[in-house]
Amino acid sequence: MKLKGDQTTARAMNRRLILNLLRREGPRSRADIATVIGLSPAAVTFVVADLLEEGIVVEGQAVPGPAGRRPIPVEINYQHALAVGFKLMVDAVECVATDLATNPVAAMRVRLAGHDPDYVADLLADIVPELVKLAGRPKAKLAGIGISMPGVINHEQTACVRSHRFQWDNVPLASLVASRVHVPVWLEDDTNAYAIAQQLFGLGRQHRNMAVLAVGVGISCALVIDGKLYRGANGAAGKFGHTLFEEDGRLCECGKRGCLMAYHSELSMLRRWREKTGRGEDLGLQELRQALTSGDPIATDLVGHSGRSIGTALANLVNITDPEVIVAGGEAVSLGDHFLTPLRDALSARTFRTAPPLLPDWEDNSWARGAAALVTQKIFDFESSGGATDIATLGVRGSTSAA
Amino acid sequence: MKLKGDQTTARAMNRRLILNLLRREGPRSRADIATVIGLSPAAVTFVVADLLEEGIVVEGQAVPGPAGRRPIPVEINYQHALAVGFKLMVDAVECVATDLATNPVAAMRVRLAGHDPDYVADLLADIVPELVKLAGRPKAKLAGIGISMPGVINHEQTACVRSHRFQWDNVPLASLVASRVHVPVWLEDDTNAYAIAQQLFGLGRQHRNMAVLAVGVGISCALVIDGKLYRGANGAAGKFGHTLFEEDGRLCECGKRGCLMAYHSELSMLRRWREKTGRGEDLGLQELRQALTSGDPIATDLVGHSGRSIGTALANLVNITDPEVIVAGGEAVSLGDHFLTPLRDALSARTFRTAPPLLPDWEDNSWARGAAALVTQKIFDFESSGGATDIATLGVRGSTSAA
DNA sequence: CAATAATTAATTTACAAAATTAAGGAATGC
DNA sequence: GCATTCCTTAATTTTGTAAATTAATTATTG
Repeated sequence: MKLKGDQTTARAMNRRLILNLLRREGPRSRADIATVIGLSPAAVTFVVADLLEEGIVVEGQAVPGPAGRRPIPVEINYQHALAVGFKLMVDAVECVATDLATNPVAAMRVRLAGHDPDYVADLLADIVPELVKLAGRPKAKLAGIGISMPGVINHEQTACVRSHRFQWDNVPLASLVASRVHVPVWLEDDTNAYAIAQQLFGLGRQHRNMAVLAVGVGISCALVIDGKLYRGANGAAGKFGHTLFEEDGRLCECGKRGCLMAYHSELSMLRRWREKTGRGEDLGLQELRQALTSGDPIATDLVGHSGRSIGTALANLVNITDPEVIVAGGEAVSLGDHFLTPLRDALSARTFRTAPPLLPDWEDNSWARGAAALVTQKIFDFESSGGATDIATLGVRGSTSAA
Repeated sequence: MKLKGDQTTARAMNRRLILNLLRREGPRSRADIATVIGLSPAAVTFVVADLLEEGIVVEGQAVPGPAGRRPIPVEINYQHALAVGFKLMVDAVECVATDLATNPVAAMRVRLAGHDPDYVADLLADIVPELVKLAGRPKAKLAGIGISMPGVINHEQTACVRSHRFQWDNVPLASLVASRVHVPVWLEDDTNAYAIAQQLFGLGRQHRNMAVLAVGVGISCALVIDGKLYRGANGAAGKFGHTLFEEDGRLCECGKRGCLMAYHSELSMLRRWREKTGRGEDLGLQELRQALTSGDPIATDLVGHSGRSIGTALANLVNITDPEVIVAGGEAVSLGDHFLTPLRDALSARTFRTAPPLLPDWEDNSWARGAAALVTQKIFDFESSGGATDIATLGVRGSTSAA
């Protein structure tokens, strides 16, 4: 929806500008903020006073300068509230409680015994108080819950329109959970959520245009354009893994044939490795990594081939979308240069102009943080309309209507 | 740049909302405008009063209703000013003067004898008064000049960063022309300009997310996201024609090998047709169309193959960007269903979800209109910062700084 | 068929929100 | 003390909203 312009919107815009400046660049004095944003000092004082009262920012210690009154650094109080994030996988759920900078303060992993929506909602709702207790921050309130899963999510970020891996059609999971735990709940595709986290507090922190490549169970991408996640007209953007790799090839989970992810996802690499070596279930990612470090030619060749194939397909994406940087995540990144070097080579050989830098994300809790980022994101982007209740707790004021 | 929020911005936002409503939906009464946008009637009165005074909108004839005071329709006065558009091709320039709805009121075509920047700038500058005279609207002022060309254009829309077809590197063509004719001048990639025109007054008028496919001398695409042209981090988005089609294949104008456009652009189709038939220069687009209508199997097969190939590549684009609609333009569209049906078939066979509708644009002056749309666009999008002088003539007020 | 009521459109007026400008208080080094 | 820089306060301006008012037109009625 297009925003109309009134005083409230103006205030919300400035509020967002200030919060994002502090997020990107760390503590800043009011005077600094005023000059960087181009706002009058008085206006900054007013907005900062609001933020201070709400507890979203705090004043730091004034540091000595050359002369004159010392500037008081203002910084975001990331401890002000907690966010809960759930990353749904086919047979397990990664659960975290984080501060507002998506730093985990509590984590657990539970088995997912089935995919019945009500069962899942019950399970998640039960975990929330446990996580909050585990976090041990009795003063911090719960800002909301973010859930990430593989699939197409509706524009309101409340329901899963379609997920092949969960066999879901139009499951309003966020609403189901929100009716059990009475805080805002948002749902998002896992790669999208990951991209949001990377843009807010990860490798894309300084960039307003970025692409995210995720190679794990599947292959997927996400686009951040002008600092905002691009979801496509139907929330179905980023289905990069379903790029055609081989005409009439192997059957993919999506029902089509020859998709890239049917050949070169981490899962597919392992499958092909097992086929080639003739060995069975005992070969996992761990073993593949070992084989690579010990110079096993079959493994090296196979992983290199996948890197090149993904890099080639990625070049097309780069030619079309021209991102500033590419952040790479997912299990396959742990295969290191055996995977990334062929990927980068294929990429730069095929891009129309110089290929953007590809930044691998080595952290292994990034994905759960992504789910929590769905909550913290709402603080920094006033345009996102609420999928759930009680937006005021997030410090988002006016100009949007909560459902 | 990110906009700060003050009263001026608020007014500019509402102004844009009203103008875009009138553009999309035609004449509307003030009362209608207020309810649709959610603004108070008073606010609408104020903004409309401004617009009336500037001459950008005019009041129409009140039409009888069921009861009560008759609403006065307010509509955009597209005759208020003229826009000049130049479409630069390798050996010719398509020139138009249009009203503010990009409807041509004068047109000509001149030969381009060379690619020296100053020669081109002189040539264009000389044509401007001729076109304006030819338009025969002594009262309408010249709002600006738009120039479209194949290549990568800088963010300010003033200079060509790189064009293979023109052999240009960092040529500030817009500035060169602006220093000769003292009106605002904007430069843009030809497919991007075409996309802007289609979104404002063409087939994409009702859509905020669309993709444009252009198949002519080259193959290219453009993306409109949230009502705004997406240019990429370096203005190099949309290089769809340089998607890999055949590993180590035919040399492309970009210096790489095997690009899609080296095989399936209109130009390449003609080349392949000549090769297959063994006939020479006398075979043009006209002849190919005739061969198709007369059922020539070689031509049908060749064009169908190109359609399928482009459709397959386009499916990847759709899977990644999920547009609402696809508008297809360029010379190849004139090949009709022989080209479009295989394209659509390949597209829907390979898209992850249902393929978006593909709307062919049959008009042959759309491209020149695209250049002129670079000017009219500034009226409807206040965020675009000016590349040149005298933005006030366009009715764009405040909140942006003209260079 | 004129007079009046009802209805809808547009404008005016009073008020509120928020940014700016300008002036002044606060803190600090010299 | 004094210059300097940071922050705040007060007055002013812009602009939107709400509510009352004026305007224009149709419907109703004696």
